[in-house]
Amino acid sequence: MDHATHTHAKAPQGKGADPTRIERLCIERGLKMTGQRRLIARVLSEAEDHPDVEELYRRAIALDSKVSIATVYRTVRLLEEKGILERRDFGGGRSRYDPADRGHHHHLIDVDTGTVIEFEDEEFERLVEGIAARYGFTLVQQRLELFGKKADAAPDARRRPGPGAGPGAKKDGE
Amino acid sequence: MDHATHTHAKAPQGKGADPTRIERLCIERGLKMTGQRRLIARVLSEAEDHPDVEELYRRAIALDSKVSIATVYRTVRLLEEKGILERRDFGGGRSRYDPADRGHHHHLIDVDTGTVIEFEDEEFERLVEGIAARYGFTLVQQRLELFGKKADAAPDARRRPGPGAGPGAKKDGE
DNA sequence: CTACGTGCAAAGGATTTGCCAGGCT
DNA sequence: AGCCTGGCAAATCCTTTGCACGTAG
Repeated sequence: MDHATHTHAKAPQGKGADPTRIERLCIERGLKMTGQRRLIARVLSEAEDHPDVEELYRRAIALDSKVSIATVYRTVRLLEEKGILERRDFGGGRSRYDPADRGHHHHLIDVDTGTVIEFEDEEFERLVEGIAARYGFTLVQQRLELFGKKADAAPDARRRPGPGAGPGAKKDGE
Repeated sequence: MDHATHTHAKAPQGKGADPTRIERLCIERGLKMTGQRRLIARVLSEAEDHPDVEELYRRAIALDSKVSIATVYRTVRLLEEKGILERRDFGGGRSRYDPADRGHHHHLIDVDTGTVIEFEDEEFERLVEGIAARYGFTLVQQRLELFGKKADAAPDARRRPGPGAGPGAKKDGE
């Protein structure tokens, strides 16, 4: 778990107080850092879940209402191209974003509650490397998503997707 | 390329010829089998790949031009809900479909060519069961996608050393 | 100062749905 | 004959984009 960045520089200088992990990465990649990008970078750095664009937008305007959803889309796309963010799809029509610097992990989604559990597994890593090698491939990326339900609690919650996208975890319980 | 049906060349695909796997499943699930559903079932049964709705539609009208894309969407969604089809997302904005009765398999996508290789792996199955159990879950569904490139045949001459690090080669779906 | 970022709204692509006609059991 | 399906097009949902202006470097 990464705790808050305890950089001593806390001078209340408007906004550019302590550069977040994401912001630092942006600068490294030579991105022009504007107020809204800094804001979005901060939201992303503080996110511990996998927010979609709408959610990012909501969190951003909560801090500073001078961002448009279009900018969030643009920024998120830019960061993805720069390898700073990873776009995920848990099957809900909307893309979810995951800071790439958080390390490799996979997801276990509770189909009843929509909760997303992150996990890592060395054995799995070795296994897939082996599978790829078996076909003469070198892995560039991998995606593992497990959808399950709590072994004990099995209240059949019939959730109708309704007008929208298919079934999927819409909330990232947090 | 698809070849002409050499079985009953006389009967213009009336119905009741040879019920396809998918059609049989539909009947088992108590679905009303209409002409277009039978048609779509046939297309799906014959598909060896992972077509998207548009592709299914194309193949369907090639056999019988009396289907609308809306029906394909509806049918495909219905079959997914009945567990006859599995919806996949290889990242291209469109959903791809996979008959669930083909057995459990995963995908290895060649990021250079877009080729999709299917594979199964018992060890993997055991491993994920274990991971789920570790968190007290029973697996309902799982998704494993490997993206890689050929280890040998990859004389990629387009080395693009960008600012900072990261390949950034974003060759998304087809 | 110049190139690039941003806002707004309209465009766009994929998928869904209302309504009425028609087919399957 | 009834209920459900299928067509068509309008409606949604998510995401992208054109244009005019503000700002980082």
